[in-house]
Amino acid sequence: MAKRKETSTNTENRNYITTCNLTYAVCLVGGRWKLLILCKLEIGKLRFGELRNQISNITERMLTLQLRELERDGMVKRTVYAEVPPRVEYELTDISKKLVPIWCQLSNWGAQHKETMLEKSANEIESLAESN
Amino acid sequence: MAKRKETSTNTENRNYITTCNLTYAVCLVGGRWKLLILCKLEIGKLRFGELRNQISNITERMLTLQLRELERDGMVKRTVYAEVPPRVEYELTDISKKLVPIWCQLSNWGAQHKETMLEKSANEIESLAESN
DNA sequence: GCCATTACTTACTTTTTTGTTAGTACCCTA
DNA sequence: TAGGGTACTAACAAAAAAGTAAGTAATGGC
Repeated sequence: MAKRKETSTNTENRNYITTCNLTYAVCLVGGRWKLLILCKLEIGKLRFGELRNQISNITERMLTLQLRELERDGMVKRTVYAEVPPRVEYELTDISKKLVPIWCQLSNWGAQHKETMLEKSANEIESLAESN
Repeated sequence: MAKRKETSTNTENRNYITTCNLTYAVCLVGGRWKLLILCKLEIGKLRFGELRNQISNITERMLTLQLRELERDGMVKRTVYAEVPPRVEYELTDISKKLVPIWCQLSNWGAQHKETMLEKSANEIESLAESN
């Protein structure tokens, strides 16, 4: 998020893993708040303050950081209006819009996974009860 | 990766963001090496040592940690054979197999994104040259 | 008895990410 | 001239993730 040591094994490994396009794709949205931000923008343009209000737990600092990275990576477009008080709008780019249908599928899968895990833990509790 | 403070804002926020099914889904595969591991297992069962050899930069510690988390989250199945030297096999579960088609799409998107970024930086260099 | 093999642990350090707090610039309005 | 609104930034602290190095257990073969 901040600057990185360019020589660490950590950085080397980051480069290594992103040669895989799938890992690369997931890394782009891997920051804690990024997908939440992108989901909000899916509906339309939003101002900085609107995003902040819609994602209740995020701090201004984190919102800024994540937006900056998303902008750098071509995932959002930032438009500054020369007004006072300032107005800045964020929106999805063409490339990030292409992800929308994939997000839907992933989201469905996530819901499925949650159910699976609930069943799993229910089973475990049951078999624990039986063994007593 | 290791234990977490259960009361930190960090942990609270993690809980908050994973109420979004999409974020939840991505978090499940968010560990640095997880997608690489899952991709290898897509083809079939693999032993611990085979995984290690196929992912050249990973350490045994990281492989173990990532596999443990994947197992905990129902993403891989671990089978231990009571032999000496030990033999342990890993494979995808039903729920993680359902992700395979989504991975393909994401991977294609990742490749597209890489191209887009290459063009983008080429343009920037060009306009930089022009302005001189 | 000693070594090799396999799949890990353990203790520790480094790096990265996330969160806290307190600012800033700008102009408009009261 | 004081205060308000907006979109940030800076300096710092805490937490989490990733990496390093050196073990361990079990047993079959020499």
